[in-house]
Amino acid sequence: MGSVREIAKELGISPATVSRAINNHPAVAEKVRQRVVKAMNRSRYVPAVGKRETMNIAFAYTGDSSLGSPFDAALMQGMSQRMDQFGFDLLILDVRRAVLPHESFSQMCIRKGIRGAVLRTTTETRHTCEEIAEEGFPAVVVGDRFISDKINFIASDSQSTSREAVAHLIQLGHQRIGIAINVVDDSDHTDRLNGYKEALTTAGMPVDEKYIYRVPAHREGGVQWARRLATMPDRPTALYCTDPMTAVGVLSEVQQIGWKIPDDLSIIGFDDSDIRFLTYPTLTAICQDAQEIGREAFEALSSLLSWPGNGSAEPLIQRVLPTQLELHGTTGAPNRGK
Amino acid sequence: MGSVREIAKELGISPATVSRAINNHPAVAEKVRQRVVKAMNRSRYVPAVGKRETMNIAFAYTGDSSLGSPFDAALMQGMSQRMDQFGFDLLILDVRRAVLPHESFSQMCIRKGIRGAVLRTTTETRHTCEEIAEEGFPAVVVGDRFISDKINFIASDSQSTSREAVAHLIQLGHQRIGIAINVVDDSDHTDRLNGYKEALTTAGMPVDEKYIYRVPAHREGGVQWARRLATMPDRPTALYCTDPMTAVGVLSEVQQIGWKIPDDLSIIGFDDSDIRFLTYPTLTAICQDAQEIGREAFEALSSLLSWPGNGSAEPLIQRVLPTQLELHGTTGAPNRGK
DNA sequence: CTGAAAGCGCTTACAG
DNA sequence: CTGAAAGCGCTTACAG
Repeated sequence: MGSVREIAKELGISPATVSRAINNHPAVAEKVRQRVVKAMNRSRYVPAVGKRETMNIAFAYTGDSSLGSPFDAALMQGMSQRMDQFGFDLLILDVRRAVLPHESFSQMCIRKGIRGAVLRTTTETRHTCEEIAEEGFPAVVVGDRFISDKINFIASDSQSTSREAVAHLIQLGHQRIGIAINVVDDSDHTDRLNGYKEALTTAGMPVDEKYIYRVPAHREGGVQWARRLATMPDRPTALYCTDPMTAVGVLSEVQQIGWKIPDDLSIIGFDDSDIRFLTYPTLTAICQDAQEIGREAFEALSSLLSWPGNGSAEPLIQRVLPTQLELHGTTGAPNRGK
Repeated sequence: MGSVREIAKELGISPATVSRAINNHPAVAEKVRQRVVKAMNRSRYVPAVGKRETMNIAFAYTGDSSLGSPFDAALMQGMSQRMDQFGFDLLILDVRRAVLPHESFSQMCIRKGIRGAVLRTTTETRHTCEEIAEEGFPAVVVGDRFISDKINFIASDSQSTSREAVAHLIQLGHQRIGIAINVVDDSDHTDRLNGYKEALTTAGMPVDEKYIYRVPAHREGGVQWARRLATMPDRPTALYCTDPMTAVGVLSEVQQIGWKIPDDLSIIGFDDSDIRFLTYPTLTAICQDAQEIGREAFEALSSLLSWPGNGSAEPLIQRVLPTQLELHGTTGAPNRGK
């Protein structure tokens, strides 16, 4: 990797001129500037010191990455809309890989020129967020909630809407209502299960464990589960799938078997993006605005970063956004003829 | 923004100790290290000089960002798999916003600590890639092709598979086969149209402009177009939609109208990810492995970066990956009764 | 428009 | 484990 001195020697000019050319100082001959830039790229120049300008916000996975999921894609889209506005860049980071042995999260961020972080959690790595908050690095968790007066987060409330959704199924006349929740617990899935239970209890209906299904949160999980559903005695006439991919997997597979939707099974899904419109019938779903979470997270971070660093207490930002129940084509009255 | 000197004065210790604490030098008392890290975060410390370690690869949009699209999400997922392996981080970048007035692409990258770039193009910004290649900054274009001996790219060949797909429709007995291509031309969509024309010509069938439809490449575009389709005289019995979202929009909307698929219309779509499995019937589609493009792009970049910077000619990396026709439920023989 | 020299902020042997 | 001082690579008035 070349240095300013080496490039200068190679081109027979002074280090000062090389520096000026790289930094686009106006007082450099255009021809010289071009020669320097080419030499710089040829030698894979990386400035070893000097005021490098980094305005990076990390989008950091504290645990396993879910990059590429509809939720994460929408989050990033939302964030990038606001970043463009404020002049930050977005750096995708795997925290466990990025942090050196014995290094703390803040030290890693400073080393990489990161000014603030949007954190993604898993059940196993929630404690990482507490450590980061303890160190005082500007950070906002998205899609998870904490009982803490130090951790900033933007999440959405799916409990009340889950209750509303299941109440809607009850109102349609369903007596046997199932719920498919992820095999891994997190605060969101717990909320959704609680909403389901509340709706049943409010309606004076029993909460039967045999209608609570643990299904892996991906399409194939829904497909596999749908095959089992067909053989179940007293099978539910309506199902609340708390994950978008599970919902779509179930929907396509039961249609494959030959069931009419919603006559043979009502399905309420969950949607982070526009997946509910891709199916036929379009999917009745609880909708979470992941782009908005991303935008809010960035605005929270932005206000943290502009906070005067004079020791005055920082604001605590904890927002819980509403979700919406959207009625589409996969819900209806139960098929009495069955 | 604090400096090492300021933090030192605040804590009543020497700048040397502050520096050592921030850089995690072993010979610092744990208690001192913690106090320094907290003070560093409180004052929003950003090192103004010093060997900051950046190993950033930019995922750079030369034109309008399509971040969040299935193709881009899959690309990023593919890249991130390889990056983890090599220890790079991924920086999302909007080139037009990031480059300062009079600054070149390489200068911007050096300023931001970027070591290499994966470039996304639009029809209007193909020339940007030529300028970047001219400057010699390590870069690989994804999802677009160039006739050039300087530009590295990883793309996929959709022409021969498009021909195969349309030939399949002909073999099923379709006489009136339409194609929906994006309203904006790019090398991919041109390839797909050419494949369509080749298949017709090979079969001795005329290429009729009235069956070539310009449809915006999003779901709503497909929906709108499907509504018009219903009123067309001599409407096609089969349709090749060259964009995933268009295909899904058409499919769900014609089902809404009450058509049976594939009896009333055969549809071949295009897929970058797993969208073909989300519909019912599952979508017959030409499949492009966007994750693989991402992985290949990163490996190309990695080999460019490890090239000895001694002036020996760099390798030119131009890979065209194959696409596959996957037969699913949306294609069949035309409905003779119609 | 360019170079020689002073300066910048951080890092690092050296001494304790 | 810490500090005073020399050193690093880059940048920048200053002089031409």
